[in-house]
Amino acid sequence: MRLLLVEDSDRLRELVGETIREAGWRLDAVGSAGDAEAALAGADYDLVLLDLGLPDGDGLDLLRDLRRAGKAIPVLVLTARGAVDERIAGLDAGADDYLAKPFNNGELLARARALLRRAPLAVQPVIEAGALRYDVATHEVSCAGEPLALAPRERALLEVLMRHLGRVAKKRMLEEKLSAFDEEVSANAIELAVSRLRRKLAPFPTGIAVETVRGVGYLLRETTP
Amino acid sequence: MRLLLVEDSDRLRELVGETIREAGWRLDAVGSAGDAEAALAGADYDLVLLDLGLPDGDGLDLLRDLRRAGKAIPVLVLTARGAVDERIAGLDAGADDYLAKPFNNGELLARARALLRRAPLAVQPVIEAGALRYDVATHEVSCAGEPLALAPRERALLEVLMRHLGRVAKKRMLEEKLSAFDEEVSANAIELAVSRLRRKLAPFPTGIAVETVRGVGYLLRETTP
DNA sequence: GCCCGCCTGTCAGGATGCTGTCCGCCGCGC
DNA sequence: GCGCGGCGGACAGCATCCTGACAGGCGGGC
Repeated sequence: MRLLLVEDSDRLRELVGETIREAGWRLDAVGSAGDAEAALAGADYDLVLLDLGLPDGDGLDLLRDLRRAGKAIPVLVLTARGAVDERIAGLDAGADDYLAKPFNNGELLARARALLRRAPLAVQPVIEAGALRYDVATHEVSCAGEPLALAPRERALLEVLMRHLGRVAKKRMLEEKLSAFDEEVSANAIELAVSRLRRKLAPFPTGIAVETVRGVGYLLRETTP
Repeated sequence: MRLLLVEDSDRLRELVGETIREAGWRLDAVGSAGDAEAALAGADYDLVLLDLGLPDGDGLDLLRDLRRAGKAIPVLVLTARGAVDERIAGLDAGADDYLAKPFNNGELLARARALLRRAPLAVQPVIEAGALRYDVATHEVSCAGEPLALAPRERALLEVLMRHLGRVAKKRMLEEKLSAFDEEVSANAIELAVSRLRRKLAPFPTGIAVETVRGVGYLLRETTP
């Protein structure tokens, strides 16, 4: 964990810095908005502790610029401006938390911990094959970043095939996976779905091919040389 | 956005509930830990507002159980226990923020916004898509500077779609986000909201389109070449 | 309280597009 | 060459989606 402290008062910088370091985190401390920008550009921080009154600009502007640039890094504002509307303004400028001075060191650490444990956002499961990507959560299929419009049947078929990448998916098994309890699906329906899927995939540089294994089933194979 | 309020005092539940609903979010409110667990098991919430003193157990235990079960849902603790060590205990139990009663409604909303925008890829207090701008704080929608009058339903739908810009928003998910306990929303209600939203957006050069993904949901896509 | 507006749901008709059946053709393997 | 499995066009049934019409609910103004 690497933190950045932006605070213009030397004394406070030292005090807060010590608290943070004692907590076992690595800390860089700067005293101006300019230095803060330079530091943020130069390294990956997990959390920023931001004072608002800086000698060369307002901390809120720094924060807004950060967010406007799309940086999602957690920011904990640490300031003497404790009035309710100041707190609201800080949060709406993009702060994740807002702590008014004077604050308790233990609470500062607890709030920092709360922000830090949020950091790693869960990755959603994605199946890949060639240039194809299948997002299990949203059922989206894309090829080289390009979204691919498939009918539900075709999508379901492709999912099964991708899960069997390089192995043969037996026809009987496909029939089972693609049908619900009641509906019996003829073998031809599978063939048809394969046919339609191939046609939809054809225009894209997928790097894969749906091969037929006569009498058995289908096989998704990567064709990259 | 769908929130869950856990608060045993009828009066406070009503007061806070009103504040939240006025802010344009869907809210379910329960008065006990048991009901809270049931609600959490039954629906996907974007944020939980949690009071600690509950008739059938301590809120902190509920929170710990939640985290132990691996649920990462944001939790804002809302309580009369305002001492520093109580705040630290709350945060370390897994709370993302901790607000002591009595609190200011505006600050509650601002902190809720700060937590909500941490949800899927919302870094900024203002969401943009094409020429559309959505101000999370004020819930105002504008297109190329022109304010756009939307009904609450349409607005909420647009917000979800904008948060999923370029990805498919599943119908099931939309139904859930746009409904609360009491009102079960039929699939048609979503279609209707989409229809009305499209019509309202049509006269504007939004640079985006609400596309239908048959059998799955809807997709907001930027149409600029 | 009453009227009137907006919001948001249900219902139903029509439009759209998915998916299966039928069937003739093709190509592989014998 | 022949038979069989696979392929895919044509078509029809059906699920899904769209949208107009209408009604109930809620709140504001008088």
